[in-house]
Amino acid sequence: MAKSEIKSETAHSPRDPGTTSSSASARPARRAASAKTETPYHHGALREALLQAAERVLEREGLAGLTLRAVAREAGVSHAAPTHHFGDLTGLVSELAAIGFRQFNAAMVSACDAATTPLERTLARPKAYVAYAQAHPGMYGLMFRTERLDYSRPSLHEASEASFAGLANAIGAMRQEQISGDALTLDQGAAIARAWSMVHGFTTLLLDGRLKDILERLPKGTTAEQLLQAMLTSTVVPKLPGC
Amino acid sequence: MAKSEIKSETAHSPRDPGTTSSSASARPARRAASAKTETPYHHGALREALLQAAERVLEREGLAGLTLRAVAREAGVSHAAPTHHFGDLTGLVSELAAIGFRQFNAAMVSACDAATTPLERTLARPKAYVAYAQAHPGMYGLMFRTERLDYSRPSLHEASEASFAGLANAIGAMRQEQISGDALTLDQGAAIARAWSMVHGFTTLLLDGRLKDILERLPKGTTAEQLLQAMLTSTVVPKLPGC
DNA sequence: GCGAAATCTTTACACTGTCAATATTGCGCC
DNA sequence: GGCGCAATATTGACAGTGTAAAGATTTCGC
Repeated sequence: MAKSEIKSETAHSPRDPGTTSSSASARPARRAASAKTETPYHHGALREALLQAAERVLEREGLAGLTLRAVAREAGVSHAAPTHHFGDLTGLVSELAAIGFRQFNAAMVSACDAATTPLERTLARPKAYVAYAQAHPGMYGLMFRTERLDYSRPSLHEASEASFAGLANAIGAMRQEQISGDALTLDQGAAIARAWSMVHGFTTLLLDGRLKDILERLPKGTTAEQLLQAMLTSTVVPKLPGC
Repeated sequence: MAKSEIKSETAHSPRDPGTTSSSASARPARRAASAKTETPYHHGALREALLQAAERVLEREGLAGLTLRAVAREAGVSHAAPTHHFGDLTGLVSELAAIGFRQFNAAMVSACDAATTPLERTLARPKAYVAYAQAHPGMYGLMFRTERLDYSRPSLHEASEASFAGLANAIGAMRQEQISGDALTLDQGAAIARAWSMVHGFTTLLLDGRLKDILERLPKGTTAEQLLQAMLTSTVVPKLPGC
C-alpha cells in the first residue's frame, strides 16, 4: 500500500524507557542478554501501550497509516503481538474508537460545566463537539467511519450510546421537557435529528475542507467557530420555496 | 487484507460478451488462439469499462472491496491495466467520485424540475440528496471520504464545485436574494452552512445506521424521509439554554 | 508499409492482515 | 521450593494488495 521508508520490521531495539512512566525501569534482561535495559519478553501492559501507540500513529500518519504492523512497530513489539489482544484490526480500531467516544463525552461534559451565561449554556456542547474534532481529527474520523468498526463490542457500543444519550438530554433541556428513553414524538425526533445532523454535518464538512470556500468568502477573519455560532443562533427564517 | 475466495487472478477466460453492448462481438483472435471469441489484446474502451466495473464492485463489495485488482478482475483484464489509465488507486477512485457527483447533480436538477407545489419546491432538493445516497450508498460514501480522493483532478474538482454552486443557488432562491460568487455576509454563509450541514449530516448519520435508534422510537411506521421533512420544516423554536 | 506511441501483460517487490507454530514468562498449586 | 499450565510474545508463512519496470501487442501518423 505504501512506499517504503520503513525501519526494520523486526526491529527490537531497546524501547525508550518510560513514555508513560508505567513501571518501565530496570526490567529483567531479555533472552541471554547481559544488558539490564533490554526489553523483557512480557511487556506488562501491552494492551494499553498498543492503544496509545495506535492513537499516536493515527494522528501522525492518518487513517490509512493506522495498520496493525505500524502500531506494533510504534510500540516496539513484534508484528503479531496486537492480534493477541484485539483479535484483528477491526478489534483494535474499535477499542480505539471507544476511547475516542469517552474523551469526546468528557470534553462535552466539562464544557457544559464551565458554561455560565445562558448563551454559553446553549453553545457549549456544539462548540466542544467541533473543538474536539479539530483537536483530534484522526480520532473523530475514526469514530464516524462505521465500516471499520464493530459496534457489537460492548465498550464501543456503550461509549457511543452515552454520546447519543448526552445529546438527547441536551435537546430535552432546551425544549424544557423530559425525553423518555423509549418513545419520541415526531417533533422531538426532528429536534434531535436536526441538532445532531447540523453539528455532525458541519464538523465533517469542516474537517474535509469543504467549508473553506464559504469561509473565504465571509468577512475577512471570520473563524469556523463564528460561522458555527451564526448557523446555530440565526433566527432569520428563509422565505421558503427553493430550487 | 481479505480472506480468500478469490478466483484465479490471472484469469483471462473469455469475457462474457456484451455486458454493455459496446462493440464486443467477434473481435480478432488473441495470441495464436484459433477461437474467434478470444479477448483481444486491446480492449478498445477500457477506461469506461473499468469505471463501470469499479462502480459494480463498489456497490457489491463495499468501499473496502474496491481495489485496483478487483476492478481489473471484474473487467477481465490484467491487474496492472488500470494503472495505465488512472495512475494509481486514488486516480481511479477520484474519477469514479466525479461520476458520482455528476449523477448526484443530475438527480437533484431533475427532482427540482419535477417539483410543482411550493412545498415540493422547498423539499425536492434535500429529498433527492438523501434519496441518491440511499440508492447509491457506496458512491455517496466514496464522494465524501476525502482521504482517498484527489481534488486537484479537474473532473472531480469541477463536478463537486457544481454541486456546491447548486446548493448555494437554492439557498439564494429561498432567501430571495442573489448570492454573489465572491462575497458572502455572515447570515448568508450561515444559511448555506446550515442547509448543507443539516442535509449532509442527516445523510451520513442515516447511512451509518446512527438514526436507527431515533427512528425506532418514533410513532410506528415513520420513515427516514418523514423525519427529514419534519426536521427541515418544523418551526418550533427551542426555548434555548441546554446542557 | 514502417516506426513510434499507445495499450495491455508479465514479473517483481515491499507492504499488509491473519493464521499456525514456537518460545518465554507468570502464576497457581502441590 | 519447584512443577506444569495458561497467558503472552515472537517467528514464519501465505494470500492479498499497490505500484514500478520491462516486455508484448496493437494502433496510428506519416
